[in-house]
Amino acid sequence: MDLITQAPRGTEDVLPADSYKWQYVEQTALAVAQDFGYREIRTPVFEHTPLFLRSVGETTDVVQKEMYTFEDKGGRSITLRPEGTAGAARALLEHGLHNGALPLKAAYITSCYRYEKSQKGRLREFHQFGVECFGAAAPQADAEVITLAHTLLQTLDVKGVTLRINSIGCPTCRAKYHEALKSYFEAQVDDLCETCRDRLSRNPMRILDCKVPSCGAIAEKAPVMLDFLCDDCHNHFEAVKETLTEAGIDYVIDPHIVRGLDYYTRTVFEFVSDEGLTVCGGGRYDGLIEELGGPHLPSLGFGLGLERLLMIMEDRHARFPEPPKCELYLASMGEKAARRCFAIAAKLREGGVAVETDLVGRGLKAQMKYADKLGARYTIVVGDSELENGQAQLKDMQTGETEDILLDDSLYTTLYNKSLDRQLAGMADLFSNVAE
RNA sequence: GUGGACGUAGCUUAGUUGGUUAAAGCGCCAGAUUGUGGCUCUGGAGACCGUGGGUUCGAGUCCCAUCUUCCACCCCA
Repeated sequence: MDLITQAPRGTEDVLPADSYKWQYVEQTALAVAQDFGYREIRTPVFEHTPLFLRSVGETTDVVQKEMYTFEDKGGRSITLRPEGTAGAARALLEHGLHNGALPLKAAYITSCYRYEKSQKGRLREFHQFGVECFGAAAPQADAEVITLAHTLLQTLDVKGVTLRINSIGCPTCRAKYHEALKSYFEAQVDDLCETCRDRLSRNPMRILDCKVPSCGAIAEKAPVMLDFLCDDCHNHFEAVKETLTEAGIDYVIDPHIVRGLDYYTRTVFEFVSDEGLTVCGGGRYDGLIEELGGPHLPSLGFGLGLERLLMIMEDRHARFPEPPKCELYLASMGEKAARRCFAIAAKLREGGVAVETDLVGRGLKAQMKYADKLGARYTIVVGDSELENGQAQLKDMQTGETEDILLDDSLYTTLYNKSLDRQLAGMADLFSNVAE
């Protein structure tokens, strides 16, 4: 395989046979967001590099080793967005949206880029559904954002995913915690693994996450951030938990959740699959807008990985809607009939019927086979006799039954009534399911 | 970025200790007499055996490099 016929590492194609699943998930996500009052925002795939340096944080892995950064022809440093929040925050400031009604609630579906060694569920180009709530300091906002993600997962019937929440406090209480944590680990630095010794100076909270058993044992007894929260942060977290509990949303407190982006404050959360994959991650970022030169604007949001979501949905055989199918296939015999079919198809499509007809000059039998492969619900054969008397047979491809129909304007009505019948039958099924 | 595994037709695989024109199933295309799919039968197309080097009289089978995918780590969506 050469460069021309091989997609770059860490990228994926969504093929026609699968795209309906993406459409389903994306449409559902935006619809749920809309129910919560989050309206879609679209921002560029690339931004000025300094935006990410400032927001994501210069010491983070994302910035230090994962960004797709290049110089454009005008000598500007440009970066493909590694996440969605920075762009949304930038757009908010650029357009002065924070001067309008607050909170400002936005949702997006975007591609993101991170130069990593790819694996399953870890791509260099991946897609996120994300949500941002700007200008809402109250714990209800935290609860709402979490609930939104939860509702989406429920709506999509995704099982085996656990909500884990934590609070990493504000800069003030976090500084105190860091000190305590550092002195705790420094006391037993010799027993830590090599990477953890590195982390000690860079980001001691990461040691809590280490999977090396010896480190895990030490981390287990380490001081917990939650014990160091200042009164405000503590009360905020308590209120978030109470709100979630009252709303009936299950969660687990996980003091080890440490997000990889610098801007997070207070509430952080993740939805983790039973396999240990983070499907959705987010939290509060009260200082970000200020950091970017704006006013103090407490805000929060999350990013939800679409590839990962689809992956676990497929692993769990989640229900997807039926893939779109051909309603009617018009099989033709002869050039004259082919042109007639083309015209009939065009007319029916105006009414919203999914119609297909031969494009390759196949014989009748081959056309019928093709119609079968398409999953066409009905077929009509148009040959010389049909052209002459305007009559034809409508064949139901599932039952094989045929009925006489007219090849005129009544055809649309005939099909319309049929699809209506089917819809009613489908609804009857729905109700019978409910009854069970 | 570190360590490891894999790579044969669109898909799933077989290919003996390196030896003549690389197999099969599914899928695809076309036929099985006169205008009709799903079953069956027949035939056909389709593989530079991931790519590039090397060893050898001779490599899909051995060696090196490289690319992709997958696993663990790192990290995260």
